[in-house]
Amino acid sequence: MDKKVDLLVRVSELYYEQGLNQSAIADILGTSRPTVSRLLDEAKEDGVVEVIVHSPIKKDPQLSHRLRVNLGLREAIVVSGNYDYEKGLSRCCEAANQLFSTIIENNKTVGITWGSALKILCDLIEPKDYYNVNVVQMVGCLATGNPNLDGLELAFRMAKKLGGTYSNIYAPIYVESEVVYSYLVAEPQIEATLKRAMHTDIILTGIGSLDSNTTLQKAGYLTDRDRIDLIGRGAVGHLLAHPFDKDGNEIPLIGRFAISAPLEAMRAAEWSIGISASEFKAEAVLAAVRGGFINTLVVDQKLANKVLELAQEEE
Amino acid sequence: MDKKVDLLVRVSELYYEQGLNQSAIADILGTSRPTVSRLLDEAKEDGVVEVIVHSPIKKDPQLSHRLRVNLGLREAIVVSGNYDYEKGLSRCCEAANQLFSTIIENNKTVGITWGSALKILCDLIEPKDYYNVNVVQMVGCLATGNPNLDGLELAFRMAKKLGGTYSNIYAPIYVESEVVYSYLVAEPQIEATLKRAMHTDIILTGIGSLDSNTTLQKAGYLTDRDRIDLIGRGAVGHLLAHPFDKDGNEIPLIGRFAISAPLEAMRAAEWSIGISASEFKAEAVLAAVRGGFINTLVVDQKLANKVLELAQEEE
DNA sequence: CAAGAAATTGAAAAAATTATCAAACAAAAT
DNA sequence: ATTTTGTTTGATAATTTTTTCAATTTCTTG
Repeated sequence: MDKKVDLLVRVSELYYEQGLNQSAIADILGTSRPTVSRLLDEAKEDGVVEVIVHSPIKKDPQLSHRLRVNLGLREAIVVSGNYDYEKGLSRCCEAANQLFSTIIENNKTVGITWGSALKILCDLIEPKDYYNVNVVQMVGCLATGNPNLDGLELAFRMAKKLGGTYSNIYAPIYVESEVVYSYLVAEPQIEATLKRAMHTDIILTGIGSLDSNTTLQKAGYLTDRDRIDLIGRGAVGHLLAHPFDKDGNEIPLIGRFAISAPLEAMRAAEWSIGISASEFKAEAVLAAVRGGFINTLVVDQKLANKVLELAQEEE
Repeated sequence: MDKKVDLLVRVSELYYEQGLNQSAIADILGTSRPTVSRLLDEAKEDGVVEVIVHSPIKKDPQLSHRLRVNLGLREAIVVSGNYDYEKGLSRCCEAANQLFSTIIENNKTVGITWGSALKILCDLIEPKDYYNVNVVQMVGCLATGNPNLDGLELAFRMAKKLGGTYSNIYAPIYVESEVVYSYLVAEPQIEATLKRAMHTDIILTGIGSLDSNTTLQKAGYLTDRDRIDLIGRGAVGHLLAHPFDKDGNEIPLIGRFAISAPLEAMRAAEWSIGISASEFKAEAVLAAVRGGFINTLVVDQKLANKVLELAQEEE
């Protein structure tokens, strides 16, 4: 048995360390090329050779792969480790930043929403001077006491970091009057921004759930009653201020008009990246994917497992 | 620049951790297959991915490769580390044992010489029960006070470990009388052994130098005068009790008749493995290779460097 | 701001690797 | 001893990867 390991070591050294090809090794060994290929497979299998990817952020390759394949995503990144909500979200944002840095380039339009994921991500972005990058605020303002979670400020800060321009929506996230709504969306700057939001290349967003802790409610834009009502009508999450059910069908919010791009805008982007952490987001995340709003997920291990579990149950 | 590293990490994770092929990655990235191939190259180059071969004996892949290619060897193994003679030889023997264990199989004839390398190697061999393995003593006996360096005992012990048979030469390494020589080589058992020695599959041997410490002289088979004379006639080393010059031409030893297989026997074996350590062996090693007596070297770093240096000088 | 140099890219071709399959071999059971 | 069963092996085919090369883009430098 030791003979076998010695052989695996020998072949692996020749292949990986000395860089010979399999047919040269076959000649040395006096065997055939396919046999060398099999030996190298075994060496990997048995842990004689190990391939390490040096990344500052450790990911779970199995989960990433399953998530991507099972949900039909363009890409899925699952950060390893068992973190609490805050820490998990931070790690996801680091991974999202890593991903974003490889996608962003000159002449791209970046659509953003709001929330803590976006804030953390925005902080992480390395300043760089791109040409003709436009950051578009896709949802109206969330006038909480904490302006740095707000799309308005985030778009400004992100544009600054990327050396680009920004398109803002100087309006609240929801209005209750249809007249006001009509006026606002016709307002030239807002109209222009919303139009741009329909043609973004990269969208970065958190994924809204409908638990009682949702920022939307805390900020006073949604009452507990509204929330219960939405849940009663099947809603499980929201994006761009639009709630949707588990299949991604929009559930209208009665008596509120959202000053934001329609959900359709999410489908137009080449990259629509959802960043989210912790199990309680699972339903919303799965629905966002089922609706085709999100084609790329950056999540933590817990959430990934929960989402896959839910997806399984659906059958 | 960080963008590039992030991209290399991303591609490497997809390729090595998730096992996607390059064209799947190209689709995700929105680029071409060759670009992915180039990125993976870069990732290796930049140390983003590292391939580790877990071997109990660390080798120097660069030196191994250079030695093999520059000297046209079947295989070359250079053990890493800066050891003194004793320790270096031990490490070489461990590596040689590793190599040997991958080569030896049923129905093979193994030719051995004598010396400390062979003794250490013999101690390391794992007992195993091969079928029809024959261990052939290729050189007569070296009657020093230390019988365990002697081919006679080594052949016996090695055969025992491999579960095979042995063929011995019950005669001294050299005799001074031609009559005695003729009688001995015609002696049935010796004749049979010498005949077998001409058709070995694997030869294991140290490589003899002509420094004043050579065991041959210490054992009294060679006087200092003989040695100086040989050196004067161009000899730089010896194998199977036959001295040779730097190009591998045999230098006859005047007044001595060797009871051993001819140098030609070395060329017949598929594997003729020379085990040697320390710089002072360099000339002898290079000559043994130049003469085509050795097709595989197992040496330490110091010796490898020195041999390569000498080989370079020859041009 | 244009012109040339250098680097980057993808299409096509070449090379290398992996998968498939049937034959040879070995082990086990009759 | 002989058949059966399960491995191992290498030839062939299919796939994947790498190289080559021409075209394009990007970066310098006058």
